[in-house]
Amino acid sequence: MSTTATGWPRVIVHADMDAFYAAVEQLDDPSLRGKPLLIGPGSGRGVVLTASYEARPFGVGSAMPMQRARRLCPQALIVPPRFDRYQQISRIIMTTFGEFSPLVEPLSLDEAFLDMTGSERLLGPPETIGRRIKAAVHEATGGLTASLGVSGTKYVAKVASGFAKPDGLTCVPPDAARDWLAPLPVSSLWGAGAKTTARLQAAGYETIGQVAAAGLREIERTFGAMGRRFHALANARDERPVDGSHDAVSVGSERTLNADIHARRDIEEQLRLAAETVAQRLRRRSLVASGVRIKLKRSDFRVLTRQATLTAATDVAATLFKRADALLGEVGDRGPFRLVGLAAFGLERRAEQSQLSLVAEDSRARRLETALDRVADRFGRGAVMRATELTGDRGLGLAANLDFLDEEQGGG
DNA sequence: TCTGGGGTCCTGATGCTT
DNA sequence: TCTGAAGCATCAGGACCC
Repeated sequence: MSTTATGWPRVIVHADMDAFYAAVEQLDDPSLRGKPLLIGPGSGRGVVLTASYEARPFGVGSAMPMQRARRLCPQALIVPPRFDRYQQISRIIMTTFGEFSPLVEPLSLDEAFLDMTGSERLLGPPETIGRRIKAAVHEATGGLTASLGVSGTKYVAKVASGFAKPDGLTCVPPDAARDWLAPLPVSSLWGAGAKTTARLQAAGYETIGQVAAAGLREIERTFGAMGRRFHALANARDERPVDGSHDAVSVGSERTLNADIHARRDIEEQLRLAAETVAQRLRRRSLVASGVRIKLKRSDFRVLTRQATLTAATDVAATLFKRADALLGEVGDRGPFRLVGLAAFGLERRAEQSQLSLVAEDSRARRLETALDRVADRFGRGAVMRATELTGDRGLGLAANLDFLDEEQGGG
């Protein structure tokens, strides 16, 4: 599709890396190149995170249960994910995007929006800008490819980036966007997943063009605020700016267990592990949380959540766990559960002043967690549970845990 | 067939305050 | 003092995205 440099109110780029995790593995290990690859857990209950393009003709795709994927493509090599490495490459990619625009909004490790409005004079027409970004990413990463969509709104740019994968570039001039969207299925609407797509189809909408042509009142009556949004998107109206300053709303950690659990002690242990992970992530990002939410998924896949606010914002695992454990006590359901998770919400930056005053407290908290880790390494998680039961308060917890450690070492 | 983990956003219910 | 409405905050659950 041809484009012109003039007449675009905004130039929005959506960049999406192709089969990102699989591509990184193939980049790092040349023996994997050209082979069907599944990124995901090699054992246990899990799904495919990414399938390489060589595996996709076998009908394998993201989010498919690994067991099924292995049946469909038995020759595929299964590689466990290395998130640290993906994050490393992601930083290189985002830095490369940042060289093109100060307005970069990452959506995940492997995709982002760029607002390129006003850069045509320097970089050329939108299509040329797209080609330049693709080439820069390819060079910076040592060979990874990205697919790009370029248009006047986030939504159309996003749909366009998925239009010619892999290694694609699709430019949709804003004045052609409505017609370009029209033949696409309603499942391409942002926010329409399986359930909503089925509802839209049941209401007689098969294509985006049909949604665009529908009366706003009519679609709003059936689908509420969501209908209003669909109507705007279908008509290529999307005023959302590229927001490079977006802060996280919550930080969580959850784990699907290899076998279901129902003993309170086992659930507590999972909550404690999750609390430690979440607290670490909060501290790394200089955040504190004023609320805790627990999530339990029953073996029948019913999800239970409970949340509570904290008396003071924190980044300390023991405090998160304590509140989470109280919430667990409020859940009448005893499982069995296949997943246990914990999330912290109500996030805010740790203020500079309180950061200073928290140094001592933080160091104590870290020593407590180090002590807990030492106890766990030496005596197992059961000992950690017992050690914590000895204490209710974090300060006491440190002393009690260290005493406990000394006592055990002295006695054993 | 057998369903992840990280998130965000929306909706309806409920409870509190004015 | 009681009651109902309105506004708001919080909570639980659901749907969605990558």
